[in-house]
Amino acid sequence: MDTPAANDAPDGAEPGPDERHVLDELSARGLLAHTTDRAALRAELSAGPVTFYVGFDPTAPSLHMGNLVQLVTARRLQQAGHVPLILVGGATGLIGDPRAVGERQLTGKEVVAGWAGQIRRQVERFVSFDGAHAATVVNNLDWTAGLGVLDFLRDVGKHFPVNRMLGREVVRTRLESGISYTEFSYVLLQSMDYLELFRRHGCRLQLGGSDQWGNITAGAELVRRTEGATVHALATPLVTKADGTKYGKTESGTVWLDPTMTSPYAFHQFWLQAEDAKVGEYLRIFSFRTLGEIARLEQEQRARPASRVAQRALAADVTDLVHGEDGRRAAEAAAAALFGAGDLGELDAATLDAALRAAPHTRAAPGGTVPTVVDALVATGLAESRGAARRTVREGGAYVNNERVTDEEQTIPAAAGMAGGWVVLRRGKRAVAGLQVGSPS
RNA sequence: GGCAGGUUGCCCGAGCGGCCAAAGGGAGCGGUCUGUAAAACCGUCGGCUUCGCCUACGUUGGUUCGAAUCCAACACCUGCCA
Repeated sequence: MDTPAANDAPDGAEPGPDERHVLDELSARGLLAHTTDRAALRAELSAGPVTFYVGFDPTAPSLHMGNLVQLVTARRLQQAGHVPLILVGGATGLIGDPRAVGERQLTGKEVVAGWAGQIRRQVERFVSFDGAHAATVVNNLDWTAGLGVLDFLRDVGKHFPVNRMLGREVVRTRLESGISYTEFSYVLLQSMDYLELFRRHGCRLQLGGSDQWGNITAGAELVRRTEGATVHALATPLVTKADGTKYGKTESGTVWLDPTMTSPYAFHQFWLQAEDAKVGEYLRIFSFRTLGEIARLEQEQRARPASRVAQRALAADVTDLVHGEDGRRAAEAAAAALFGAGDLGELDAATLDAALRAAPHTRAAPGGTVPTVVDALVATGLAESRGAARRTVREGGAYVNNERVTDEEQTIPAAAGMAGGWVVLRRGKRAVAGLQVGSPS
């Protein structure tokens, strides 16, 4: 499997990333939703290393798939010779970026600080901290915690005309439902970050999701007003499914980058299930394969759709990136074991054990009563309630060791256990879980 | 400030004293087809110890044998007038 670092030989006529301008590369990959003055930005990026920043607010203990677009874009820019500043929003996370859906609940300060620490560790794997273009992680709490309200209002607030702020899309939609002064002020804090990073690190480019465009350009504007300098902005697009809705949710919710919140197996499955119509687009955005290689994958996918080569490549690449090679291999092996063409009963104990440990799994009460299929579906999380589990059986969607079960009361005796005492439970076509019956030894 | 209307399940939306766990649509889930894809069609879609019970129709209290449906207060939203 190619790794992003290994830019092996120039095969064919495609220009390597080094020969092509990074903006063209990003554009060809569909990563540019908007930029400020494109020609000026291009010239700066050509002139030498540009220090750029991208920020993440700790609104949860982990980043999610949506943030990955920014992380890979930062990585691409670094690989093109630019210098990343990764900002963790220890301060902005305390305030909350206004959303159309309504006012956020404030999160406790200690909680935000804890999340900020976790996110800091998480972002570290996406950029390099060595060499001439070494990345730096910064926290905006460092320059806001000690800031007095009078200085803030005089030095920052004075540059923000309220009439202009009221014209922003999010604010307009929120004027109906209500918006607190706290959230209304968010843009000032983020703008101040850009100014601060310009002063401290010479940062001249901010990157973010297209929903951040207003905040990003407000920061560029603040730098222009206070420092008289022109700095840039770049927004990545919202990644969508074929029906236009946001990509990044599964049946069980958000796809997180933290392996304890979304297991590497579930993460891999998510990408593997990408739609044919979109898989090429996703590869261009998330994979570090060359565009030529991606084009060939798409072609092969079209020629032999059942092979799912494009989905397999996508899942492998992204899982590799986020969970490392070991996580990727385990996820692939589990997928192969559980969805392979072979007979489950022929799998050896080690393979089956590893596969089911990667998937959701649980153990039947030791020495207790023999569980029914309904019990097992609920215990493994394949069904949300006993009612839902019964319905699944009634609908013909419940399988034990790949055999459809039609009786809600059917029990799963220890004898059903295959190697290692494992029973493979499945709901529908894709949801698989392990149940260990009897003693595992 | 005055007048009128609204607040229903994940979302939209009907219901206007018992036949209401609540029409219809969307999302989700399952089946068929297939490729762990899409579309299409069919089914399903509060919980439970499931021929029954429990919890639910903004909140609280009331009328009634019986309320999502009537009354009162409160909260929030929407029009029209000022």
